[in-house]
Amino acid sequence: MNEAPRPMSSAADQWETLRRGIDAVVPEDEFRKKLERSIARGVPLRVKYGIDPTGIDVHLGHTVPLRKLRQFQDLGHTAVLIIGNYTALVGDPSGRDETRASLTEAQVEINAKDYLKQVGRIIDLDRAEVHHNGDWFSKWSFLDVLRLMRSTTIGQISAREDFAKRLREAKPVHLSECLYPLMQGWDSVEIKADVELGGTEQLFNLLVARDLQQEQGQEPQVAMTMPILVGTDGTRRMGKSLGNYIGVAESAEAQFGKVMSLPDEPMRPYFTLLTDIPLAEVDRLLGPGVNPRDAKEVLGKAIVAQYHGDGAAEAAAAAFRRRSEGLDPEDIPVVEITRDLLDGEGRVSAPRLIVALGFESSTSNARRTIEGGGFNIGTDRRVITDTKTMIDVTDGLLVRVGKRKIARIKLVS
RNA sequence: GGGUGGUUACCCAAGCGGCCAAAGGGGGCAGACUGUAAAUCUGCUGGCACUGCCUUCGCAGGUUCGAAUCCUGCACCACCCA
Repeated sequence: MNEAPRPMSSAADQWETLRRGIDAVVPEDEFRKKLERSIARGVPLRVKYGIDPTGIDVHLGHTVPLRKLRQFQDLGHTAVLIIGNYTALVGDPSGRDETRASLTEAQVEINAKDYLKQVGRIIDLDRAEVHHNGDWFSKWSFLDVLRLMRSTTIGQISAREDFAKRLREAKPVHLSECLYPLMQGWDSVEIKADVELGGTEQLFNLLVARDLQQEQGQEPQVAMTMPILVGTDGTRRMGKSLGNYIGVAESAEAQFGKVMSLPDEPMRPYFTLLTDIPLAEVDRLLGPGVNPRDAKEVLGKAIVAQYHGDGAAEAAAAAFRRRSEGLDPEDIPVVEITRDLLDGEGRVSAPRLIVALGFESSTSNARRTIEGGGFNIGTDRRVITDTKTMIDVTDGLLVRVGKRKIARIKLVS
C-alpha cells in the first residue's frame, strides 16, 4: 500500500502503452490532459473498475479491463476496485435483453470474497484500493435514494439501447434496473474517479457518472472502454451463462485446450487484449507463412503462463500435442476398483465398469458411448462395441472412454 | 382491481385424449475427418437387473379403459387495461 511510487514515464509513453486494445476513450482529449497533469504533478490517476459479484468464475473476458487496470498500476496510477455488492442486488441490465436474476445479500457476500481472490491473479491488490459499494449505499435513507433518482429522467434512462429494445418488444423493465446506472455513477462520486474502465456496452453507465460528479462539484471522470471478448465459440461474447468461457482459475491444461479450440478469427483480439506480445510480433504470427496452429500455441502458452507460470504452460502445450497425436498422456490417473464389483471370474460388464470409473453418470449413458465406439481397453486399444461384453479386469488395465478419459485400473479388496 | 397468455427434459421450444420417453433447435457426448478439443458429416442425448420394466411434461386433486394433452384448486411468471 505504501510502496514508494515508481518514477512515471512520459505522457506520450504511457498513452502508447494504454491505448493498446482500447475501444474508445471518451472524451479522449480530457484523458490526455488528465494524464499529463498527473505526471506533471506526480499525482496518480484514480482508475476505477467495478465488478458485481454475481457469479464465482472470473474469466478471460473480465481480464480485458482488469489487465488494463494492471497496466495503469504498473505506470504508477491507483487502481480502485469497486465490489458491487449493492449493485449486484439490482442486476446490471447492460447488454442483456432480459432482467437479471437478483441475488440474496448472503450469496453476494460469499461471491465477493471469492472474486477478490481471483482478481488478485491480475491486479496487485496490495497496491489497490478496494471498496464495496454497500459501504455507502447500505447507509442511505430513502431520501438519499430519491435525491439520486431526481438526477435523471425516464426519457434519459430509456434512451439506453437495451432498455429501449425491451420496451419495444414489450419485455419487462424493472424500476430497480433503472437505478443501476445511477448507482454505478454514484460509486465514481464516492471514490472521486478520474478514469473508469469497462466494456463497450458500459459506455452509458460510465457517462452517467460524469453528470453526477459534476453535480457534486467534481471533475468528471473519463470513460475508457474495452472491446468485448468473444468466447471460445468465436462468435458470442464470453460469458458464464453461455458456457464459452476460459476461467482464470481453471487448470493449465483446460485453459490451453480451450485456447486451441478457438476458431482462427478471434486470435488477433486475443493476442491484443490478453497478452503483452508486441503487436509487430502478433502481425508476424498471424501473417502468411506461419501455421495458425503454431500461432495459437504461442497464444495459449502466453495466456496460461500468466496464471500458472511458464513451466505449467509448456507442460500443458506438450500434453496437448501428445493428445492430438493420439498418444496417451504421460500421467495416466490410477483409479481403484474394488473386487466386489467383479463376478466370480473377475469380470464385470462394460457399462458398469465405465460407471464405476466415474467416466459416465449412468449405465444408460455408458451403453450409448460403447455403442458409438467410444470405448477401448488395453495397450492394443481393443474397441468394444457390444454392451454385453464382460471385461476381464486385471490390475493395471488401461481403459479409455472417448479421447480424453483414460484410467489405469488398480484392483483393491 | 380487471383481463389475457404462460409454466414441457441441461436451455429454447413443439405437442393439446391413445401412434409420447414426448418434434425441432441449441448445448453436451461419441465416431469419421482435420494443423486444432475449429469447420464439416454421422450417431446418441431420463433411469435400470435394457427386445422389457420404472419415473418424468409447475404443484395437488379429479374425469377417463387411457392424460403432457380435459376439469377443479393452488403456486409462480409475464403482458395489456385501469
